Amino acid sequence: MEAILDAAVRVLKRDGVSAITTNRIAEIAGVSIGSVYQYFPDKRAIFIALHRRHVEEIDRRIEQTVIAHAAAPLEALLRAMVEAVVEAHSADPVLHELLSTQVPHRGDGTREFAQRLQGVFRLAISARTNELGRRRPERLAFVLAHMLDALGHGAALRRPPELSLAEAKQEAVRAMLTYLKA
Amino acid sequence: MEAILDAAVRVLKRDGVSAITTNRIAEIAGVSIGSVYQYFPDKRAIFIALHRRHVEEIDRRIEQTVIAHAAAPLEALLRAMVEAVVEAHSADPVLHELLSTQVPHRGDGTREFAQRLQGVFRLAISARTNELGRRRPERLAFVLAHMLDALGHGAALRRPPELSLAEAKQEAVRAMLTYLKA
Amino acid sequence: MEAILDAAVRVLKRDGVSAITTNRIAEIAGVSIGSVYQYFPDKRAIFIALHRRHVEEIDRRIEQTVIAHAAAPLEALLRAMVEAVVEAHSADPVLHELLSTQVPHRGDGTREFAQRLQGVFRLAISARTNELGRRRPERLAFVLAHMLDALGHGAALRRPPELSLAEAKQEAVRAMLTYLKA
Amino acid sequence: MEAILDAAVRVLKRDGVSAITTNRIAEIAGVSIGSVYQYFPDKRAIFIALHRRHVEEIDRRIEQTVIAHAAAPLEALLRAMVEAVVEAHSADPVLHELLSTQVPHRGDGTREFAQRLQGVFRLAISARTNELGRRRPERLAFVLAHMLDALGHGAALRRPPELSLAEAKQEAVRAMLTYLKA
DNA sequence: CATGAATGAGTGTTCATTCAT
DNA sequence: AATGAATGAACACTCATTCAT
Repeated sequence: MEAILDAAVRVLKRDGVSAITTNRIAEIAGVSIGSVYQYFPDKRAIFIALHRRHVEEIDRRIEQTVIAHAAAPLEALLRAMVEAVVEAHSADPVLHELLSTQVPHRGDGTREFAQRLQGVFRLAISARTNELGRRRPERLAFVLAHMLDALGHGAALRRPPELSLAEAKQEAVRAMLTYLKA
Repeated sequence: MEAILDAAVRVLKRDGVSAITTNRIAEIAGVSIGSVYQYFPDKRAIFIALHRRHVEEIDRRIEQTVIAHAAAPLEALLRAMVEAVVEAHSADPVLHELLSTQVPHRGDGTREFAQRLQGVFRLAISARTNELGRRRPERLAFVLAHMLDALGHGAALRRPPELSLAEAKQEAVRAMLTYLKA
Repeated sequence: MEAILDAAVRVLKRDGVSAITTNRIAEIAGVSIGSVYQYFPDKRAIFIALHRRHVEEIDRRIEQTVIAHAAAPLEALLRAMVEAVVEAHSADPVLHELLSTQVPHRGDGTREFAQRLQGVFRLAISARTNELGRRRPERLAFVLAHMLDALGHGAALRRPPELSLAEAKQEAVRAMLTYLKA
Repeated sequence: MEAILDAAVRVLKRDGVSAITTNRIAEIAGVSIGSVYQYFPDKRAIFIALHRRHVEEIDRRIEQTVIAHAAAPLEALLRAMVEAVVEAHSADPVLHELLSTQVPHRGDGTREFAQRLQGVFRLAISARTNELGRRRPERLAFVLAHMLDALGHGAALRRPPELSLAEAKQEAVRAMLTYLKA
């Protein structure tokens, strides 16, 4: 099963979306087409599994980061989360791009990253009521989640040439902190 | 040509991506399949044109907003831009979603929205040096562009149930202003 | 594979070249169109295989004739070869005509019949040096191959009404013998 | 009309048979597709005209040769006819090959060259009864026509490397004369 | 006469899926 | 469980032909 998904990724990266045929995936995976259908009911299921695997990998990193910084000051947490998001997008930017722009998704149960991040932030914020006061947490989470998603993604992949990666990350943290402290 | 693109949109919204066949587009557009191929070399070209049209429509709105507020105070400009982005995403959220998640793109010359926004912001910032000081404009533009993209998109489509649209927009403006004034 | 080629021939003879569509071939062959493409990469490949099969069949007859008359006097050999060529053209004149005038070929590795015959004759001549003398064998082969091809083909298909098949064959042999003995 | 046929030839030679579309012919000819249909009822008609033009050109040469040598000795006539056939095949061997192997024909009223040649030879033979005696002219014509066709064509295009063009032509004449004098 | 946009039947080909072995 | 030959619906695309201008 893992081999099949890996094969799908390999085909995707080597030859593009239009080359992903079930037969080709089977061939690259080194199994028969029949075996592919033993594990996946149809082609969509392969795409969904591909997305889910990718999403779970990223979510795991984020959760670990939050847990690791449960007791840390806010700035450290945010810095770590920016780091995590940038890494996630840097790790395999090509795959990430292809997966989100080329491979039909939605319809898998996966909400978008920014949406999932909001939940994470609500928990992190609730745990820091004394530091942040009793402002509406869903509002903070909404803004922070979107800032983190966009700035992390942007720092990794959409920086202007004059901006170094370190500067972009630093600026992302600064912007989020400024917002929180206002 | 416009009729063909409209037909493609109609098919896309009515029956989903997998229903967009060149023959079906022609049928809905009320032209023969031959005529479709007189104007578009192949199916991909239809998708690219669809994207380009959509992107140009959004860019036009943004530009008009910036021009209309060229002399206005920063807060008014930001408020108007948030409004424009939210509207763009609200106008036809289904089409927008489908276009960016279902229809294979890239390979048209279109950079992502956040990237195009950075350019717009650099101009707007350069024109307000006296108000903003001489801080590095590409850095400000980088952050603002990503905030606007993410928060605008989020306000329209990813709000938590406790947050009204007006509140989300207001908060987006506030966050951007806070960042700028820090 | 053989069934597919047979079907192609059947379609060709029944309905003419323009009726040979891959789907029709599959239908007549009693296999699915998918199976046709499992064995032939594209339509041209079917034509090429058709030609090759036809050519090989004829070449086999010629070779057998030569072998069978390896020790026979020249006249007997020539008589047998005329017979073989006439038969080849008479056996299925329609198919032969269609194959060479209607079905695009060349590009398969097949040289023309007259060219292949030259090789055969060179061998047959080399084996009869004592009977024929040491005249340049490639010159004899050149003339004989072309005479055999043309007169055999002509006897089968282009006889004037006053000339019986037997007479035409007899005259062909006579002409070739006369040339050889001059 | 001539321009259209020329364009067809140009397309044929440049891009092969499968590239000959009526629209392309019109484009290369510099006329509109409508005009093509003003002069030719359909595509087949273009092919037929192409063949007819080619055939008439060759037939004209043969006739001129026969007329020019009406009073000449047999050997001179045969030598001149071999020359004419070789020239016809050498002039534009590519076009000739394509026309006879790639472009569907038959169904135009044109009989094959060897068949048309038989008629020519019958006349030439009848005019030389005193030289040739009263042998059955259709039999002589049958053999000579096929020899001329095959050896002329072969001398131009299917010579073995050891045989020069001059030798091949000389041998063709010799073979025909030998046959006639036997 | 000329034009060329429009037509649409028909073609080659693909590829997700099945199922007997 | 694994195989892979076979399937055939469905698709993108072509191109001979028409006809209003």
